[in-house]
Amino acid sequence: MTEAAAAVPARRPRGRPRKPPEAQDEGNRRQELLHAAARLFRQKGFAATTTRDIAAAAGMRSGSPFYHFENKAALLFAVMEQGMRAALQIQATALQAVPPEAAPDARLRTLVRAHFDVLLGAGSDFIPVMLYEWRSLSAAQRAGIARLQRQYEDAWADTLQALAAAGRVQADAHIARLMMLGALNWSVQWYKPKKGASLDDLCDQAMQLFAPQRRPR
Amino acid sequence: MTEAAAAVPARRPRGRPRKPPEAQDEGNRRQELLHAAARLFRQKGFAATTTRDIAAAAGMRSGSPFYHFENKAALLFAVMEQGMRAALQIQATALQAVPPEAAPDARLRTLVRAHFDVLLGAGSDFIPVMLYEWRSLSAAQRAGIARLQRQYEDAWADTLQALAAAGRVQADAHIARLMMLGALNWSVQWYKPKKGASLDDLCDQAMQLFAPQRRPR
DNA sequence: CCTACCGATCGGTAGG
DNA sequence: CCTACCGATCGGTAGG
Repeated sequence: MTEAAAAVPARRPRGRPRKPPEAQDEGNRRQELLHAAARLFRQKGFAATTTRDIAAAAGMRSGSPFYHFENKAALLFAVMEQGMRAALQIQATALQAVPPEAAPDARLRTLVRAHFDVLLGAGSDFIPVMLYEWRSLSAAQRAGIARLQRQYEDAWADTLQALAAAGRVQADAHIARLMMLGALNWSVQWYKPKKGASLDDLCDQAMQLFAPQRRPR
Repeated sequence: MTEAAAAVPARRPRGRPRKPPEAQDEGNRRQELLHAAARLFRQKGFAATTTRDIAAAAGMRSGSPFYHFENKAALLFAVMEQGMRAALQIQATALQAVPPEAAPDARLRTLVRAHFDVLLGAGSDFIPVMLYEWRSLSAAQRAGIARLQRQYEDAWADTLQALAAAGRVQADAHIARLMMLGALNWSVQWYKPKKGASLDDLCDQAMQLFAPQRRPR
């Protein structure tokens, strides 16, 4: 009778399956939650995604996400914030490669190309969630994300002013920015990687539409 | 003891407030539900809107929407379907005014103007719901709405082919359609009526961006 | 179209 | 990060 007491229910197979050690580092579980949340929020929407869905996708039990995030809303905010910070970095890095004295055309092309990376590049669920779930944010959260968005769009404003001043874009610079970003943002609805155009192709097409090369006379 | 038995609880004040008679006609309550649903689905999203919200907005009790619609999903589908049918009618009516032999520029302008009406005109919640809540549809529902969307977009395809063939638009006709519609669709995110540009102004700006007039030499 | 109601689910928490 | 749990809400229904 040393082995076990009959009344004690048999233990389950010794805990849950362990993750490989390199996945257990400090903030990695938080990142796993964020990626799972971004994917699910994009696929099903914020309200239709349960915290249980997210926990399961990250290999946790239902209560565990609340160890990393105060509540579901904080998860949404974190997805958008991380998405915008990555976007700002992609944009800044791209702009470093084009000298400030370059033609505004070249600057626009760089912005368009970077934006396709932001929207459609690897790990591209974060920004689509932001584009889709704005209404699910509280007023305070919106203000926080809007600050980052303004920073991102300011880079466009300068370039479009220059293009408008040069007559390379005939529409009003402000409206042109809204419409160009809209045209690009919409691509998250229809673009399928691996099938058809590359991001470079898309960038070429967008440039031809928005600021076509003047034909040789 | 003819008047009442003491154990019977007092009746409430004789039913709920009645609507004016012209609002009680046959299908009007259904339409009220649809409009309430469209407004709420747009504002809060499908999943975050409860059937109780919709019932209350239409002046009904919580169970009553299910007298008009089989379930919540059917309400969403009906909103989108009605939105697309109205859109097709707006587009067709607009195109009747432009002769088929007109320049493709004129046809494009008509399509753009009609699309702004569809997106931003009176009672404009139905199409934004469609743009935002696609993922909330079942596969069968998607197929039904997609049929109507194809019909709507076919009018664009012809015109853009003609513009591309004439060299008035340099981008590929298919991509141009996606990007133009994206640019316009995005306006539901930022356009505020009564403040700033009219729909005619927007149309002018869009045309200048997508198919600018050639400058006088 | 209302009343009264049900079963299921969900966000979140206490305590370890 | 798990276990065990709670209160609230929600879509939907029976029966009138």
